[in-house]
Amino acid sequence: MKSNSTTIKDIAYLLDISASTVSRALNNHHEVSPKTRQAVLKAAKKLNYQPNALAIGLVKNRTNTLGVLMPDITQPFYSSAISGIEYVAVERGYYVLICQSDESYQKEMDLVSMLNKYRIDGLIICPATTTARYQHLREVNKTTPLVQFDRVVEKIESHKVVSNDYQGAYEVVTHLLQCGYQRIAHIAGPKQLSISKNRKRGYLDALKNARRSVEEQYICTCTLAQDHMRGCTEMLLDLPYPPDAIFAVNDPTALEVMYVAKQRKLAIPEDIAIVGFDDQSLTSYLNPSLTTVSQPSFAMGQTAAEMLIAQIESNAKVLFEKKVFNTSLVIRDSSQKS
Amino acid sequence: MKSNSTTIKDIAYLLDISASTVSRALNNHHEVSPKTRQAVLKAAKKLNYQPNALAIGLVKNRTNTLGVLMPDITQPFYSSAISGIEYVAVERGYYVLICQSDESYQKEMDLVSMLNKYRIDGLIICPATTTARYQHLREVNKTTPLVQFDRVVEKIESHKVVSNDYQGAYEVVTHLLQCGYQRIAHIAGPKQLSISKNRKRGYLDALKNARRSVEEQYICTCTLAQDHMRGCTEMLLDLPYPPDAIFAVNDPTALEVMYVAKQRKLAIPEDIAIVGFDDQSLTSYLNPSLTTVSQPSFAMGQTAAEMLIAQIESNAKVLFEKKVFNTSLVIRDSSQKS
DNA sequence: TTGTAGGCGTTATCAT
DNA sequence: ATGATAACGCCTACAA
Repeated sequence: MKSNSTTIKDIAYLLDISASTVSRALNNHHEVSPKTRQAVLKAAKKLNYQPNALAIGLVKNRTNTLGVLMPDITQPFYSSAISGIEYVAVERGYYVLICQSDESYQKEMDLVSMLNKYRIDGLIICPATTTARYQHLREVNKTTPLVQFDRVVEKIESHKVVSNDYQGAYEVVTHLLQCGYQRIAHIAGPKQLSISKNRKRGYLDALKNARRSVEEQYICTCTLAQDHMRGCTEMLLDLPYPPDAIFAVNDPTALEVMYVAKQRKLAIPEDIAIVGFDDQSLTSYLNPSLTTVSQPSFAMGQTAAEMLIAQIESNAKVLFEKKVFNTSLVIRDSSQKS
Repeated sequence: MKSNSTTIKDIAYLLDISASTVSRALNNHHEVSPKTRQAVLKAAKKLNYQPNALAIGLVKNRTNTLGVLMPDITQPFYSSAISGIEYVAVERGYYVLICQSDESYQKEMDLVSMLNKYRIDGLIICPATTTARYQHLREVNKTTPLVQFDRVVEKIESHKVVSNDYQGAYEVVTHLLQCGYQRIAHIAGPKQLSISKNRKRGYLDALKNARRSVEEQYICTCTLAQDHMRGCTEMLLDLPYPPDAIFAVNDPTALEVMYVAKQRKLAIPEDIAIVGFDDQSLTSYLNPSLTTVSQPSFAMGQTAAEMLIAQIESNAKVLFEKKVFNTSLVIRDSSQKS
């Protein structure tokens, strides 16, 4: 079935020259006569020659391939980041293998292992929510250039690309306070995620700096499973003094908050303000449109790919960098008391 | 950097046996003593041995890898299909390489070529909107099992997985007629796409069978570029007798229709009904929520993967099948005159 | 049961 | 400028 692919040997045989010459001609080695080069290229086209990437990877110990492992490629933040990665990769002559962990620790480990078997030249990874142990990352990091993306493990030394979650959250809360909201709740993400920690810290500091008290009952930690998003929302709304604003750790959660609030016939933003984080594409179409925090996901992906390729192609010891991208608050109808 | 990976030779050396024995032990060949097998497995674990997929692929001429090429992985229909593909692939011991063409013909060809270089065992592809020539598919189809997904080229002989676009569209129009809409417009997709043709055919037949006249002015063909979606909508709404219902070829287009309609302060569904196709996840959150046609994308992905793997693993000549999945109309607020 | 040898397709190092 | 040879890591007849 797959046997009819032509190799450099076929070309060599056809032209009655050696395989090495064919190889050189194909790779633009300077030490080959223009005449034979022409002949080789012509024959290659005629025989529809396709180089075997496996063989090349084997001998060169380089595959020109980047692995990308994201929790969920359907989320616009990640898919947009992937586009950014691809953009740079293609430009620089690299292939991209995309995988998704579905937020599963086990799947994440399996995929890291499979990418490793394929001898990718580098890996960009955003760990799953359920990932709390990082041995697999440490292991990969020993042998393969690694860029941690969005959700990062500080202790693991590698390039890191994140957005300024702290600042973004801080601005959200400040905005809500300015709008006159009094009881601002926060649905936080899983504790082990860096983004959860930083967004929560921004929330707390904004309250403190405004000399507001922080009430534990208004903070709930969500697994980010859809059921639990709703559960958290209901818990908050069932409090004796329910919050009049909810800042959700991300847009999918904010959508669930909105869903529950609508079911309860709460007016948004009059009875309750809702704010998300990510700026997913459809959030502006919602009714009311969702206030959220926009992250430069495409640029973040580009930067991750650039850092990774730079590390791959560098012979010197690299100094690991952490690039922090600024976010911007997008104020829409879900948080504007009129 | 990547040189410290252990090979079967290292294991062989450590145990003072031959590499072939190590290979056999690792691959559960029956002709190897339990004792050596144990020793090999133990050494492999100790040395953190990872088989080199490139080398295996080279010698076996099989990579256990499926290529998946979709126009846009951010669209829920495709990402959900990909999940279905992955589900089956993992179960059957295959890897999945995901690529997106960004609806670009050139990128599609480049990616097909790169997947080919990697000697994937099979390919599931949904061509880009801009793809009007299919030589690259024919070429791949000669040497690699191929499944055409969603958008298919009938003339190319291979397995095909599609949904019943005709029926879906037919039901949409029938529903709109029952609701009393009189001037039902259709924003169709690019002419070369099978889904465009079939949905348009469903639209036309539903009108004809209801003895309604078909007016060309109510049909416009869209490139599916965002600008053009809006342009088409505006053209329709600017007609002397504008439509009172618009059936868009897919959900992203329906969203743009909704956007323009809202800008013009049209009441939905009173002034105008809007219906999409795909059932993207957020469409139920919109206001008004969007009537659309749901497709079993996950199951379609599963089926595509199953057909592909069956073909890969079959020695006999395969009889190509076309699996058509039924759709279901999801009636929401954007089409319900009260 | 185990070892030897050859080969998968390509590149790199020597010669020539 | 070109050719022969070895090597990349692994598998698989064949031989022992």
